[in-house]
Amino acid sequence: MGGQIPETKRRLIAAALELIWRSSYGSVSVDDICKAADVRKGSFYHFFPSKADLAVAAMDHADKELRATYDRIFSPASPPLQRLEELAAFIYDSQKQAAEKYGHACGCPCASLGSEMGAQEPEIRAKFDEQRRHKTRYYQNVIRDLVAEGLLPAASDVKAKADEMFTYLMGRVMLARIENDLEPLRRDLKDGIFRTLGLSVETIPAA
Amino acid sequence: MGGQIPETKRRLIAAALELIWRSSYGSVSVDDICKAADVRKGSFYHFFPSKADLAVAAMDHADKELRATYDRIFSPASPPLQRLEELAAFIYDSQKQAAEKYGHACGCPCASLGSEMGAQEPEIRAKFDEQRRHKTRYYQNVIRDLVAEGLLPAASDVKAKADEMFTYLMGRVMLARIENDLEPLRRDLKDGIFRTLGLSVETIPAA
DNA sequence: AGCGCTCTTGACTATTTGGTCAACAGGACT
DNA sequence: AGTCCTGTTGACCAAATAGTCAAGAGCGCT
Repeated sequence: MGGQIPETKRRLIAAALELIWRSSYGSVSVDDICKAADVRKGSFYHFFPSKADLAVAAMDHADKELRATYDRIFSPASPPLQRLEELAAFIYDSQKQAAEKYGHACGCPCASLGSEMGAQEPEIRAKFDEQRRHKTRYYQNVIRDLVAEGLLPAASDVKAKADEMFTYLMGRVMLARIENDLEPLRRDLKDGIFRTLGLSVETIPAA
Repeated sequence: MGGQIPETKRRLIAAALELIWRSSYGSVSVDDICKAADVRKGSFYHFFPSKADLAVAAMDHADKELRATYDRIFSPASPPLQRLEELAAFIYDSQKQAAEKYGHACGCPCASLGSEMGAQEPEIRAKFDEQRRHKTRYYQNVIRDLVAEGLLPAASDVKAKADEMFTYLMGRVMLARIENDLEPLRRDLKDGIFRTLGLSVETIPAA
């Protein structure tokens, strides 16, 4: 094991993700990242042509790490409503963990990076877009199952609903970071997803 | 006229807002701002104790500039549904203007600043929060009128609905910046507001 | 042994960074 | 005339910035 990615590179990616997630791309220097990863600067530029490239690699890493969790949450074995509830719970939990670790709400690192640097670094925008497509595939899948169960009308525009759900989640999480407040996340996220999809809340039995 | 704010200070604020809106706080240096405003650095630090303070002043300026427009959009003389439509149209238009001016979608400068620097500069977070409270007052007002017209149930939680509306709008606009795509804004913003408030779209006559 | 490869190192650089400061300009008020 | 006061200037600084490079370490292959 160990894989084909060298330890040093791995540490750089992990450190970059942590530091950027906690503060921001602009406030974290290459030296900061090297120090946190205990790597000398020459090694940094051996693996990454630039700071922006490391940021892209960090986004990629964050996404891949989430993949197993998403597969579990969106397991076709669970009833679709439960999948949504689990998604909401997972988002809140991971935000809470980050907030405890770093001292404040951190939002979504990829969205923050996208907002801060997407205009100046097209690869960052492209990576964000890739992840959006990736995540909305999970959402489309669960929405189709909701339609199959009769919880959503057969005429539903699955893709549009999935996009709306993504937008809603990103907005909520982003705002949680800006306002440093996870409470709305805990309180409203599940209902917000339901409302966004057009599931009437009364339909839903208390979980 | 001329007011008590000196020209130089005004130019610094305007330049900072433009540059930060276009790119980001971290990518814009004090020198950049001074150059754009044609002001020497000593003057900068005569008016602002730090770069972050100028950012706060810029947020404040952006908000105050919007005030007249909001007063017009939310005029109690217009039917409440029309106010919402006008808000959606205004948001799209101003985003489009910015996109044409700067070459890409720019989102909300205060939200971007809040996300990027809120954690490290508490005054930035505080200013964002002030503006959130400010804007949601407009939203609460129109929601109350919707209730009065029977378009929303009398039991509606006005404050919660206003907050949800703010969250929705911020999320949409932010995502437009990240993805550099105003089309979802143009296409879905009005309906999204309606859905977020719980106004069934069928209720609404085509405008 | 010798070659080639990936990885590592630390010293280096040129520029930029946010921020300071002493000096000064010019009007207003006495 | 002198003295505030606000605003302006450009020179200055120490630190940080992203990025470079030549030299070598270690390993696997032949």
